[in-house]
Amino acid sequence: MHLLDILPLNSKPGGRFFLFVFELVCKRVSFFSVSMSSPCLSSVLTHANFTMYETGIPDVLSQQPSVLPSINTLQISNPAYSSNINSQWYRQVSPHCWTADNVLEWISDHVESTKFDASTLSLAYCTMDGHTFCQMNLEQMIGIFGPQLGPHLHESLQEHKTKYELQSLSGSELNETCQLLDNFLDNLNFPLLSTIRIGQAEVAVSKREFDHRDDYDLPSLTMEPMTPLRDTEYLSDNQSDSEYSSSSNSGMFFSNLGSPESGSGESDPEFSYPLISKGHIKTEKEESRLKRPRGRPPKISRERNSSIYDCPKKNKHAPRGTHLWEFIRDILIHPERNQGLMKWEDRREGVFKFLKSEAVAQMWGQKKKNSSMTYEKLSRAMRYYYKREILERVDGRRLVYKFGKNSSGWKIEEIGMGM
DNA sequence: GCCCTTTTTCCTGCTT
DNA sequence: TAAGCAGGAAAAAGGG
Repeated sequence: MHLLDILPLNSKPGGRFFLFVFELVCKRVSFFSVSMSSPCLSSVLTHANFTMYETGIPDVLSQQPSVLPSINTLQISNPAYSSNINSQWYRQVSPHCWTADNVLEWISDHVESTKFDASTLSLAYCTMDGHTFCQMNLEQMIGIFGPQLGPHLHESLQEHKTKYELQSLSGSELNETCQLLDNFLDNLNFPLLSTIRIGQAEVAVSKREFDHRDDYDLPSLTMEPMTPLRDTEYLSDNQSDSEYSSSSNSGMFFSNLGSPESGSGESDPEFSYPLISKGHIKTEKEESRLKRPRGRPPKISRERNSSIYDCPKKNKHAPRGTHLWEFIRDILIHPERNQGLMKWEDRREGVFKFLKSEAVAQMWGQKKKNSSMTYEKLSRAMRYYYKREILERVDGRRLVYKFGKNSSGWKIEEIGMGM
């Protein structure tokens, strides 16, 4: 039996549902400690990737079915891949509300990350739901999962529980930023998959091309076709290449999202719409013909696809969300959480620097439910703050800004802590 | 519905 | 040469 054989017939390889099923299969397979050789995994991933972007490279798998491993010889060669590929949905749900399946998946991630031999586990303990799990103390965990995995699971569970308790206690705005940081940084650890060679073709496959569910997109995992953003209709000359040669995801955050100093690459914002078909990959001539109009594109596609941006409609009189400068400030005043995204250059003067500019932009985009946010756009918004004296110019220094006299909440005296 | 504010998007030119 | 900066222009969208 082949991996692809167990997928639903109507799940197109490379499509969202295909990846979802593939992901689930991988997770289950790895959890039950069966093995697959890494070249086989590479083949599967390559297949999904090539099919997804219609590169024209021959369909290796369909032509060589023998390359596919049987399901019980699968082995996840890169534990980080499988443990991160699903964006760890359980970070969005209180552990008390986890279903047995959720618990199983959570355990699975830890099994993979700790390289624990899951074959020693009894399945009988894997049918507990989150509520039952939360009742267990450290000793009980060790009793069931052993001295290696038990404490690990216990610690992780406590973290999740604490996070949700804190969330219900403290300010929602600040928490949102912190949560965003947490989710974001969790994904920073994901290593790039190795470069895969097929014949003469060499394709660098990264997690961003597989992980299409960021933390905000979790509820959107449906099989319904999605209407592409207007970006698929209008293309600017300087955007098209990066936007259609690959897809990305807000849950990606690799080193290539940083500033030049952190080895940054081009941000690739159109990531929440993975259903890229041939029809969306335009030729150079088409690109130059179909220029995107100036100004902000209408929100039509987002509202039409409420499953993508699954959030309640904003009340007209609801208070505005956090402003950009406040979002930046919140990152800065939590240095233990921002982990190298930004740093203070001069804490007292309010001078700060973007270290991973594109990553911060992606976070801002996540917050605003805007998948195409880039540092370029973010920085434009930042420059508007000069006039209002929320920010001051710092001449001659790239990625460096300074809080102005109309900003607040960042001074040591104001927040009452030494940083 | 109008107006204002706050972005967002695109663009050109310049600097590092 | 690429990345970042500066700022104009236009538009979206929320709120008064």
